[in-house]
Amino acid sequence: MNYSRQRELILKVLKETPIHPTADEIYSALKKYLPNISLATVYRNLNQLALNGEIKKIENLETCAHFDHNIHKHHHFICIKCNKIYDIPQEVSKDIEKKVSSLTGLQVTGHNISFQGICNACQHKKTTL
Amino acid sequence: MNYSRQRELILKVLKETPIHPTADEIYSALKKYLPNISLATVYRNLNQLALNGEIKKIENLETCAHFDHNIHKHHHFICIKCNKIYDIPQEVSKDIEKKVSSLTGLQVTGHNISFQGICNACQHKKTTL
DNA sequence: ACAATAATAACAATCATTATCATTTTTTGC
DNA sequence: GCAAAAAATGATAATGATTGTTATTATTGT
Repeated sequence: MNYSRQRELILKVLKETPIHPTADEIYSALKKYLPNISLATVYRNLNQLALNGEIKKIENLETCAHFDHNIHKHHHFICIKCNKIYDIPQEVSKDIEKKVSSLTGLQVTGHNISFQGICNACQHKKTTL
Repeated sequence: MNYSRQRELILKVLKETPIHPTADEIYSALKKYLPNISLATVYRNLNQLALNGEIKKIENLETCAHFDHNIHKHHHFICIKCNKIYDIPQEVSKDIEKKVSSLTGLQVTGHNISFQGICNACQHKKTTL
């Protein structure tokens, strides 16, 4: 990665804000200093910085919503090989909301966990297709 | 909610599949029975059914990616009032991956938790604006 | 059977994000 | 310091998931 003024400023803006801005928020903040910057440049650099491990991209693996006939609370596991979603009983995280509350003072009304990994089917698949 | 053939079939398809399909996957499956069904109808019904509590919509509260200069592992808390994102130390969920592994046999390589609730600032705000 | 109401299909519109590509900036070897 | 090579940029088109619009069709209570 070579130097670029826009990348330097993107990093600066991100490091100076306590919130976790979206690409668009960074873009807006940058316009003061670089009125001609393109939103695509912001996206490009954020993705590159994240790939490089210099920043972290917070997103969910699921690119679109999924629907579930199981309406009792539970968590999900997404297989990184086949992308299938499996149910995880929510008992694995009981008490976690209380833990967060007492640690932070935040009023926690819910949580959900997505686990990633390799499902049983994919574990047993031959690696060579 | 009145009866409709398409809604009935949407529910049927959803109840019969063990995976957690996307709207588009349900749409494709339905085309066999209702060749003229519209994708918008599938979306509309899934959302209504989810509002009614008959099914569950799995999605994340964050509609778009956020970027974080804090690259050590941690979880996030999103305030349902102001939408701000706060960091939660990941120690609150240590051992949870092992728990899931031994319970299910899945090979868990990671997890992330998003907590929802009301942040300290919003807790102290007057409810009447 | 019929008017009132709700749901539909088709398609335009939106939002976040990525791809394309000609132009500009940065690096590098001399 | 300077020209060629490599990388990054800005403008904009394209994409994918989802929602809005509207004229048409189905459902319901009477």
